Amino acid sequence: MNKNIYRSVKFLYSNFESLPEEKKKKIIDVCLEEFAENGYDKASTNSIIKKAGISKGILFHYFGSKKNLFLYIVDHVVKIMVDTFYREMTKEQPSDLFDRIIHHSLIKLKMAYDNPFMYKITIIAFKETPEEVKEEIQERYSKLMSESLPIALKDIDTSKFSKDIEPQKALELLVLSLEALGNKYMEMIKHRKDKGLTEFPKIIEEYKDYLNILKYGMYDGNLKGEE
Amino acid sequence: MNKNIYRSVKFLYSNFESLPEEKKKKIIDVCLEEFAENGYDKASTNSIIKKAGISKGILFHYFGSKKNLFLYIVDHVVKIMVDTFYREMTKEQPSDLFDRIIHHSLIKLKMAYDNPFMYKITIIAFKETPEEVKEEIQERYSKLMSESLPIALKDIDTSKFSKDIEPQKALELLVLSLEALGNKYMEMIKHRKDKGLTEFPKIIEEYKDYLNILKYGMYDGNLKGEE
Amino acid sequence: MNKNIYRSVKFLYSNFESLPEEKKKKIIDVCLEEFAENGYDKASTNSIIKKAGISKGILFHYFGSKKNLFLYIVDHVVKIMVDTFYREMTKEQPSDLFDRIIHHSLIKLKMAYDNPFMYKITIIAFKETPEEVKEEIQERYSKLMSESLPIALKDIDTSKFSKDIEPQKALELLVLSLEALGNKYMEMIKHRKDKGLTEFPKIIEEYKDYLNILKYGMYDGNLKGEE
Amino acid sequence: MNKNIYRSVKFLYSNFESLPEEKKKKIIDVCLEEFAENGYDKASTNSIIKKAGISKGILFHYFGSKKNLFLYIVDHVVKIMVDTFYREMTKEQPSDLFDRIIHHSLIKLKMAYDNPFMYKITIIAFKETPEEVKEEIQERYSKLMSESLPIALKDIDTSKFSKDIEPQKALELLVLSLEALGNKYMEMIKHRKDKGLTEFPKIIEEYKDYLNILKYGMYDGNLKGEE
DNA sequence: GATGAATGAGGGTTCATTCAT
DNA sequence: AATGAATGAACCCTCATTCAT
Repeated sequence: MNKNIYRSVKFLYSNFESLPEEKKKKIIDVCLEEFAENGYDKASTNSIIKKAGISKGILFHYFGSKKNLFLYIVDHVVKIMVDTFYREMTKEQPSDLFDRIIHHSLIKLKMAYDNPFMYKITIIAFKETPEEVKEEIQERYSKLMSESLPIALKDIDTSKFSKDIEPQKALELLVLSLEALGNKYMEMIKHRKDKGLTEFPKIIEEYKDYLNILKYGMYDGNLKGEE
Repeated sequence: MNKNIYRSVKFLYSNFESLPEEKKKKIIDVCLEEFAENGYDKASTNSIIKKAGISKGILFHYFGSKKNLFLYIVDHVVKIMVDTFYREMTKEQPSDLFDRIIHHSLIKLKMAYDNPFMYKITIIAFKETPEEVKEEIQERYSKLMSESLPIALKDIDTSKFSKDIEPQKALELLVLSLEALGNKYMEMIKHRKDKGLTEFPKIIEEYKDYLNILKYGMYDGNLKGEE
Repeated sequence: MNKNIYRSVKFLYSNFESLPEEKKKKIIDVCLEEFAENGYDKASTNSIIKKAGISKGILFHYFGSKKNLFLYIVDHVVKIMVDTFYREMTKEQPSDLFDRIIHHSLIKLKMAYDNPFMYKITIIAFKETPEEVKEEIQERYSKLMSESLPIALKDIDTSKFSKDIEPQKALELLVLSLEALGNKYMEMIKHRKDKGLTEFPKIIEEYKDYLNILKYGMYDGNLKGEE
Repeated sequence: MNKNIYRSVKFLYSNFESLPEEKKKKIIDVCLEEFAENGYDKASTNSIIKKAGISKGILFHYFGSKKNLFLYIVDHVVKIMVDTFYREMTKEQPSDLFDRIIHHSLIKLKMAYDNPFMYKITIIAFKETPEEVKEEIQERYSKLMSESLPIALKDIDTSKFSKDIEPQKALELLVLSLEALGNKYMEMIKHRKDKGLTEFPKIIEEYKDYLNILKYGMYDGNLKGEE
């Protein structure tokens, strides 16, 4: 307790941060796997130290507690994913609403495809938040979470929405559907059920088919029946 | 291990099944609550026996293991929810595709609203499946899960779908979106965030708004702009 | 946490209390020794279960926590010592102040001599109270502790004190000195340094010599120089 | 182990002793506080190095082990307290027995009042001796402890003791009582229970009242009733 | 059938001490 | 001399499961 308070004043995780990159990576990778596959509660620090080839003591020397370890991993994952997302997003920013949203979704899907453990950890941290870390997660990420939608959809031109549709509700529905679609693909990727679809280009292709259905209905970017 | 194999040959759960209805109900209700509120791993058999007022030994005499207890509860929930679903569904079966889907969705939403513990347990069992029971859940329910969509949407008249849309994909997307929408409402109900929406009629009203947006786009049941 | 709260509502320690006397005695004796020799913090539950020949689980099934185990042991010790004290005290209650105090002191000394572990545990619990149990000890025993002196010295005839002496201060000094004297003997008994004095009668004899010195000075029960 | 043996042949603590005075003082002060407030077992080397601003390695380079560190601190405390005691004692050495004893006691009380950490450490080392250092403490200090009484009371004129009293026993009792009284005051100072008594002069005043009661009884320095 | 005492591997965490740098 | 990363045994405690009664 006291130690944790003290550490957080100084610089939490500084012991770990100053490690050689290779060693840090090994430990982080092991933790990613352990938390992603078992969730927070069932993840075992014993399992982590064995897989990482380090001692019990040093793990707690680095992170102080299992909770802090998890929060560090979450921070790490969020940082990478947010960085990647913005880097990819700024490469090309379609002006049309639907194209932009499609672009966002594909970036997210690609990141999840490339880093399934990281993706799973965001799910664990933000959708299935363990009671023990709920408070800290909310403290750190409430801003990020509440901002993510507005940022992505800020300054959107809603004039092209079909008349008779409330743009705000349509957007909500759209985001919700995209998320559900994304989750479906993640499940497929994870379980490799549909062997023919595990190659990313094919996934994207199908994904776009679905997006077009939504686009078609809500949106007058293209007149109905003309596409 | 051996005992479980033996039991499954004989008739698993027969000890429990032959209990007086009232006692069974008490135990099942307690388990519903315990698993729904804590998930599989953190659910405690100790907590269950205390709340149910039974002994440690008898619980394991009835169910053999925590895993079997959970599977029994899942079976129980699925049975009730499927029964209810079909009973409600056959009461009134709109001929129009969208009306029928709306009808289905509302039945599901109503069931979730009326039995939040049961709903949560289906989520735990099928969406957040604990590693320990994954195999058994898949064995039992893969058929049900793969069948549920075709069954519900069997013999659908797809002629009214907008041309240029693959009906199968549109249906999949529709189901996915409805599910996501349903989850959103369940979360709201659970957290009572939006105080004004916890009355079921209001939920339905808003839900229908979203459905209409989807309907509007995909579907020529009503001509665009005419509704 | 929850469990402890629950247990305390039901009947804390009931699991243990209903054990056969012989088994209870074995466990209590082991705990007495462990806590007396190591104090609260360094006492090891591992050591206790090994010496008592029981499992980790059952110890915590009985007592819930190390803290509760310690408090149980303290309660046990206090109960026995208070019972013994009052039983011995009521056998014979000298009317003269000094004789009564001497009588009290000898009873205490005898109890400590007969039950050195119990004596040590009262020291640990009340004089060297470990931080972790301080609150509970004070809750339970503040009444006992604040009453013990007044009870013993209640209704004392202070008329025989030498004039020029404040009776209250003299009594305080007397009690303080007797306690210090008692501690000295306890140390001797514990270390068996003075081999010739470990037999109780000899201890009593010497003890009385000291008491007489105090009596002589403060007290006109016997006129100075007359005894 | 080997290193300790080697070091003790060479000169234990020589690394530390050759440090600049200021640095030594800082470390010693931190240790005094840590051991005084937490006792031997709960004192933390981690806490010490942080408060002293030194590294883990260097602490063990200086002292070899926590045990040796404690023994060094005890040596340091004893040296200072004995020096101070003799310096104060030789300033003024009342010829009358009681006055001399009172003088001694007041010096002790003053030292404890001025250096509460040092006082607490003597208590920890000599009254609550931790098992781990018991042997060493006894080796080093048995001589000091057994000598302290005879030295202090050497060549005392016992002629003034009341007849009928064994002078040696009276002296022992006196010393014991004074110590108990001293402890009582130390507790009061520590807890500031009696707000009005925390100023040293008031403490002394009351302390003398008690001494007079003892003096009155044992001693014919003043005839009974004449004072 | 019914009880609950008993098990023990595993959980997260601490800490004096060592040693490569 | 000086650092602090690293060790690992020991700490208290939990829990699904078993079994004698």
